[in-house]
Amino acid sequence: MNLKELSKNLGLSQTTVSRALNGYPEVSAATRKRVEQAAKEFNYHPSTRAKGLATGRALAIGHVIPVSTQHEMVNPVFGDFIAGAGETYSRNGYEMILSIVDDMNEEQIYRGLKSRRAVDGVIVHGPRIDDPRIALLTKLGLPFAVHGQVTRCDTPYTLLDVNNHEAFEQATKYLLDLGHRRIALVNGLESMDFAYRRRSGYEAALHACDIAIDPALMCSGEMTEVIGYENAQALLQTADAPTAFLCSSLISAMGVRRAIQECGLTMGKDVSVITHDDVLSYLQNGGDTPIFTATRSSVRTAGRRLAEVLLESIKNPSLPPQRVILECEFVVGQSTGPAPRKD
Amino acid sequence: MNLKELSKNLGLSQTTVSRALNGYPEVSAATRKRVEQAAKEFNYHPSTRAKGLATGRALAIGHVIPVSTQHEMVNPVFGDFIAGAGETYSRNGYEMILSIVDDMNEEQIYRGLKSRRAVDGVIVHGPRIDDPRIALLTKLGLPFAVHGQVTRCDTPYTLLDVNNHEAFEQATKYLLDLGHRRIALVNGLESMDFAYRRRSGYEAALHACDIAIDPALMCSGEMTEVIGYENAQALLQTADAPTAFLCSSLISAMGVRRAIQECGLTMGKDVSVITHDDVLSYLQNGGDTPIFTATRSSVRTAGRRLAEVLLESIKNPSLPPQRVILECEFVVGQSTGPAPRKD
DNA sequence: AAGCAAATCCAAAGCGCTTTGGGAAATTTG
DNA sequence: CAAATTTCCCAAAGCGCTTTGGATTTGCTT
Repeated sequence: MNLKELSKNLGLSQTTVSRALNGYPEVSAATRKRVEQAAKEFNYHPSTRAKGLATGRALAIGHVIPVSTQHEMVNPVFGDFIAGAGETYSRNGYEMILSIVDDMNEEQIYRGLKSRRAVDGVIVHGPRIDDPRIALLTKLGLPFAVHGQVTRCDTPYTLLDVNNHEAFEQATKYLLDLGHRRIALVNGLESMDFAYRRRSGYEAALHACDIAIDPALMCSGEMTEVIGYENAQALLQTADAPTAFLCSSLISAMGVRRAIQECGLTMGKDVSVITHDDVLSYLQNGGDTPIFTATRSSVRTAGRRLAEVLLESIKNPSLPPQRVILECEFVVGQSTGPAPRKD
Repeated sequence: MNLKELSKNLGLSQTTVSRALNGYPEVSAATRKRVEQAAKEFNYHPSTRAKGLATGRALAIGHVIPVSTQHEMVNPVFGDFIAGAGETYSRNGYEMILSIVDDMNEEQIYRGLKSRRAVDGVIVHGPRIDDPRIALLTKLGLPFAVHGQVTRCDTPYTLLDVNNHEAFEQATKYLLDLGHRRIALVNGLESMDFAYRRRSGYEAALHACDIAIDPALMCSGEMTEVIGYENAQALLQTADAPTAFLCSSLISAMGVRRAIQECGLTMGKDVSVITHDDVLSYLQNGGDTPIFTATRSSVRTAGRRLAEVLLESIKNPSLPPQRVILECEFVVGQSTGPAPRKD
């Protein structure tokens, strides 16, 4: 069923039917109702492609997911983020188109999306330090919104981020207040902006307490269970082992916990652990009471909100770039306790 | 830059330029080269929407991701599957469009995709027992391919699945051969087809050894770490506790491992664990040597293959429905050992 | 050199929608 | 009651591409 057939069926012109369906005022209430009824009855939906051609808008948002060539790693956060953004899109009649891309061909992809006029805007995932995409997209004139921030980037751009610095500063302080002095940081890849900010929060807290920063206590890498485990195990076997760990993800925290247990230690007593918790649907931090003390911020909510912000800025292009910073909730679980006394 | 401008630039007709770019034979090799050069130079890409309108094909595949309303759960497997499928699409000039949908509005979404002519086909995720989507999609005449199988469904359809029955039968047999007699099954939601098949494999192996099936040893639910933990903990505290666990996912297996450790037992010695491993990029089963004994099958490869199969069947609609069954690799890790002797 | 097929290219129609620029009918106004 | 609005609807153009049905040129034959 297309417009032509539908309008023939109704004995109206395509113009009128189109207008009735799109809420234009030049149509009487009676005919509008009649048209809407018929559209529902025949299950008529305008062809996205034709509509896009005619209006010049794609009614679609692109998500370009970088998959690092070396690690073949898909960010585990991605599923939930997409789910959140998807909610926003379907509420607003937008479609989400996804491009999986190894980081070599990124620029190609963005240029393609632009010149094929496939999308009205894009969401930038996994911003890195000095990320070249901001400059590229502004140059292309393709509206975009970033999930995260780009460290050294002077031109303003629309973004949504968790306050990573603040969260990790607060977490570190909490551990310091409990008497911990040797606090390890199990961070994400240092090329990622969020990891950079978390480290700076961690360092700021130590600094404020006049505690020297020990590079041996900081590690960074993909946030997997195994890597968390290996790092923690290595650290726990050193002479001056840390009494607390600060993790960038629940998954690595689980690895850390395993290392602690295997050393015959008890988490929350001998060794404390705080982790960032993205509230992934398949990775809850315990049931009613949280297991890990955590800095919590739902990545799904982030997806929903960021999509809203992007849609808004597309609808209203004169709007200045938006900056949404979400504060984490600090939840105390069973994984932290006072630093053990040295005997 | 559009076709008109490009052809004016070249002093050729739109026809010729279009044909040159699309590999039609009615163009001399010389002009083709010239056209291709110019297209590259001006970074010309045909508008997807216009092309779609003209050809009647969308050059896009839809992925409809069900997010259960009660659990708000995004299948953790999904990210990697999508990454695999995405590789295939970009190699073939297709786009992937994603719809996140709570299971109430599923039918609406599929009908919409069809009548808006937004996609050339869809991938069906998370098939359930007696899933109504097969019937719906065949009725709609929308090409589709299923990731998994639908238990009672007589009409043939294109699918790709892991041989779940075989894998879990083999795993159970392996445990039986090690002398285990009380084997617990920590399964996914029983409404999912894969969970059903895994249980049937488990039961078949027990049956073959004349071991009665004890419902108390079987649990099913979302495959989270916490649920795995809770189930295992409860089971380990019973009088006649299992000596082995069979898990449907690495995540629940990690929960099971935690329960084992907390009971002061050693995995691989006191209690054995086998899990299915989807080879998710952020959830490796150990480093060089696997931690868990596992039935292994990469979900990313599954995504790549299934997308290929779907594209093939779209290109060649007369093809009969394809059935691709992937066999799991059985890898022996450190989580299994002979059943402990009763003292 | 005339004749014919093959090789190249082009003009124009059409895909399904929106939107401009009117026109006819209904309503209000003086 | 004629004139001026307002209301409601329509024909046709246009979005950027593909594809049909020629037209023209070139290369071979005889």
